[in-house]
Amino acid sequence: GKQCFSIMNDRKLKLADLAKLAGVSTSTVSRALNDNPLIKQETRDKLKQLAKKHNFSLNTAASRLRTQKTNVVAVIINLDGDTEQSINDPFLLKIVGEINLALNKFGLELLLSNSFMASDDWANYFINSRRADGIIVVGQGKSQANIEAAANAGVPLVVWGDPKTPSSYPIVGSDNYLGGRLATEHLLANGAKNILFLGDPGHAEISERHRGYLDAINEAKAKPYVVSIDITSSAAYKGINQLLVEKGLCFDGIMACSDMVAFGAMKALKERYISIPNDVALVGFDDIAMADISHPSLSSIKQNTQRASVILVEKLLAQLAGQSVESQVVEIELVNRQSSQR
Amino acid sequence: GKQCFSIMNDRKLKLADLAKLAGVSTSTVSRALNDNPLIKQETRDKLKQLAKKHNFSLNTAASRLRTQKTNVVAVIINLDGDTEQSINDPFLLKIVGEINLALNKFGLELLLSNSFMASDDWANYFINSRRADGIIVVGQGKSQANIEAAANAGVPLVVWGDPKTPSSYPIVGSDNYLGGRLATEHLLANGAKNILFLGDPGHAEISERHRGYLDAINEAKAKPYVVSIDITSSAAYKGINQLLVEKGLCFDGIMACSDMVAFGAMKALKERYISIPNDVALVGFDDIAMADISHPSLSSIKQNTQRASVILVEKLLAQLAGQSVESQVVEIELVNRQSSQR
DNA sequence: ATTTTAAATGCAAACGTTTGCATTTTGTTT
DNA sequence: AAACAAAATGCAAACGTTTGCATTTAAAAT
Repeated sequence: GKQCFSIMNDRKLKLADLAKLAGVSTSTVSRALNDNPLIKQETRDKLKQLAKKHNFSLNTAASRLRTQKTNVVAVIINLDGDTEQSINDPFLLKIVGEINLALNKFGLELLLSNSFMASDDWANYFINSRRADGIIVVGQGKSQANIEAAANAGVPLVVWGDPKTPSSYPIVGSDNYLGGRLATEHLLANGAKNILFLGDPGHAEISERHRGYLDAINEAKAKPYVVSIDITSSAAYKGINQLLVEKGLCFDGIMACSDMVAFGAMKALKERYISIPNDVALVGFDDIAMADISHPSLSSIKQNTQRASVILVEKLLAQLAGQSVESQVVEIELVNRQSSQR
Repeated sequence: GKQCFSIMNDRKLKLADLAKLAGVSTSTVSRALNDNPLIKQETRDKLKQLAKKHNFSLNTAASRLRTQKTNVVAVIINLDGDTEQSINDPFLLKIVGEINLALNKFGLELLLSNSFMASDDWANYFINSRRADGIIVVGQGKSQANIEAAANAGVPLVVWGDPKTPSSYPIVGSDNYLGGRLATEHLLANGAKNILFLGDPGHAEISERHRGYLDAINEAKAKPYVVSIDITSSAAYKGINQLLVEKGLCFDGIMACSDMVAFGAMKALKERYISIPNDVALVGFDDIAMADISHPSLSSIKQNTQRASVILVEKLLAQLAGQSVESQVVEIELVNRQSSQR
């Protein structure tokens, strides 16, 4: 018949209760629910059905205590204190979303964290305390002290960042050097002569993009020009504005270190009726959803976050299985849109 | 002296070990670390210091098993199967970010979930299994069956959505009716006569915005016109394009049901050199970061996500404390920018 | 000094799983 | 039918906390 199982009223069923109902031992039920081949298929099916009928589900706390595994991965958004780039940055959140999907694919759950709860001792807070089996760090930040410390403590850990950074832990990320180079070469190919680099080369990933930019500029015997700003659209807006005020339109191309930064620049240019792409060609980085929907649409270096997320998870699992893993570069591509086309 | 505590090498310290080191019982250490006033302040301090020195941290699995509390809250992004609006939607992610901050403020952690892992039986998956103490659902979706079921099962639960929806569970959200009304009145005040409503009135929150739109339109004796589309920028782009092709520029104002939708519309208009705000005035909803940085900047109804997040958490805590709580409306405001100003 | 009261600590039993080993059941071989 | 092997199940001991109650220690009142 129809029944209403209220968590509040009925005392929560436990394995032992279910066992009694089925007339078998708890071991059998436990094994059956975990699909242990020791148990006859027929029994397994019967017990699973019984569990479902009674709305039973295992107490993960007990299970984790016994097995010393959580099937949880902590994801840490690792931002510096000195950037305004926030948890609201669309790209960071996009990555988190993708990582969540990737984790689920492997039956893992995502504990979302910022630096607030964990303070600095990630090893202790997450792993030692059995909150999670491993950690995925999103963003290297400027200082890598926390990551380094956790890795040295033997924490299973992977990082989204610049894979070319020498490190004792595996870093998965785009080929930032190539991205910077491609973007710049693309601008050059579209006739830009004076190309700004807009971003903060002090940041690991952006430093690589900057290197790519420099090499492309040098090969073309053009002159590099860096406008060093925080990784936010408002900083970019202000930066470009200021430059225009002080020196006028002294450039005809911008390689922005992120799409949000590119949009900030775009706004400053549009406000002065400087045409994009005719007066200034513009390429961003990240290829967030907005790039396609802005006008003019924004050419951008697309980071394959979906693939990167899967790789991050795979590498974490490999570490959990005791294998040692290396950093890995994920392919990028230039998405050619209106902002650079002429 | 300096020491290196490797999780891998040293067997994890447990309460009993620490107790032995200190020459006291486990009860005392446990109480001391939990700041139980039964224990002398001096002893508490000493033991905390010892714990820190030895990099000790409590095993949450054991602790959760014993206390039957997790201090974890599951956050579920509740999307319909039939929308393209994805986990990548900037607004949804913004909310998640804010909720995370709010939870942390109360010492709670965030388990991020989509419908994939939990399937449909949230009560069982999250609460019965002791994965979390309560649930925050982001988005009502079109159908509220899952939420209803969980609430009926007695799950502590709060929802971000339209607070005016009659429900057996508390809903926190913006005054969508007022938002729709304000946006429309603002467009009217700026001289728009034929104002489109761009969005899907089948969706709970948007239906309220639509009501507000309708009332404002009717009071002004203007004619309503609804373009029903999915809540994505690309749907909006296509929708406006199609309308322009079929009927020409038959409107001079758009009330978009979200900023992303507004941007889609904006693109379609810009591509045809239709001036914003002169030919068409435009107001969005949500006030995401991009609204301020687009050009023209986008007027929008700002949802106070930060405040809403804190309220969500407070209401969840109240439920956990056994109190019954009501839905609550969070104030909104019109952020007046260029896209509607003339 | 003794009793009384209060403060501080310890004992030991849970919490609900999982799993090595022992045992029973079933099936196969002599 | 007996002996053996294989398959299926059960027993009981962990996993590392927390907490009611008992006990010890210290302080206060006689």
